[in-house]
Amino acid sequence: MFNGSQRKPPTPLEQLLLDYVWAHPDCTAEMCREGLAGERLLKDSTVRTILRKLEEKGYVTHKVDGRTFVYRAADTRRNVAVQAAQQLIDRFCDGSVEELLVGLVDNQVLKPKQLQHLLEKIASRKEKKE
Amino acid sequence: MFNGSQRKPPTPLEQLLLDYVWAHPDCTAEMCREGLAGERLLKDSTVRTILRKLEEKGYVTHKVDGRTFVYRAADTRRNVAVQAAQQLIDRFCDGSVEELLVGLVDNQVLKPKQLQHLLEKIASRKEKKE
DNA sequence: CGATAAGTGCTAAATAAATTAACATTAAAA
DNA sequence: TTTTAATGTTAATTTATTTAGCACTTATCG
Repeated sequence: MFNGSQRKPPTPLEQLLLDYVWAHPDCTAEMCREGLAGERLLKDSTVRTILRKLEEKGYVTHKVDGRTFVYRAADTRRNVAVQAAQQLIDRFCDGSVEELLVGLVDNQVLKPKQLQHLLEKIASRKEKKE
Repeated sequence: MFNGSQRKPPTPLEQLLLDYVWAHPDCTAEMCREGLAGERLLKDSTVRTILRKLEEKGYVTHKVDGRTFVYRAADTRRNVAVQAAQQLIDRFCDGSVEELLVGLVDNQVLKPKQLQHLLEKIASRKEKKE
């Protein structure tokens, strides 16, 4: 469902909660509230509202255990990054991934050696498949 | 100045103006207003406020011609994309570009062939330098 | 010279979005 | 059947964005 579609970006509070869920899979609303208490005091219902929003936006899912909701991230951090990158590419690079990569290399964010290494990694994965 | 630092992301209206400036280098506030009139009617002072904000955030610069401000983008679209990507990498990929690239490949946003091609391109560029 | 016009910045009002809190509802447990 | 621990809904508050009004400055024109 949320794989091709663009997820609305999380708001700051949503990010905080999302990070918590990523760090603590299968957590409940109450666990979130307690766990974040050191950083930020949130009312019970605030936490629930945010978790619901995160679910609406597709960042988390829940299952029901008894009558409590148990949350976990709907997607890996990496995949969230990829989708956001896709949006960047569409918006700023005319839809060309290569354009972004060239930019990354030019700005020394990405070194040719890393590219080389990556290519080898991929090649060896393919072999395993076959 | 704005190369390593993180630029605050542009708001929707700011994006509209920024796109216009990218498309029309050396434009004035008045040109922006007129040029966008088909899409959205903006008051003169609104346009100026937004342009000023964009400059504060580091997306555009201006020079003075007589008494009118002539704007242009401070950076290429590609570089803006790169910086945003850098933030994604920091936030979601533990600072590892490779992690993002692996994700892009896994999600078929990036094909091994494109990687290969890119690598060749970079190699040939190096030759030119030397 | 004034007066007007064309540029600007600053600031406050209006609107929209995000966050918080209050409260209603439900179902299990005591 | 009362209490408690979970939930959802809705409205109030706060913060961010957008818009508009107005004051200021400096060329230009009569």
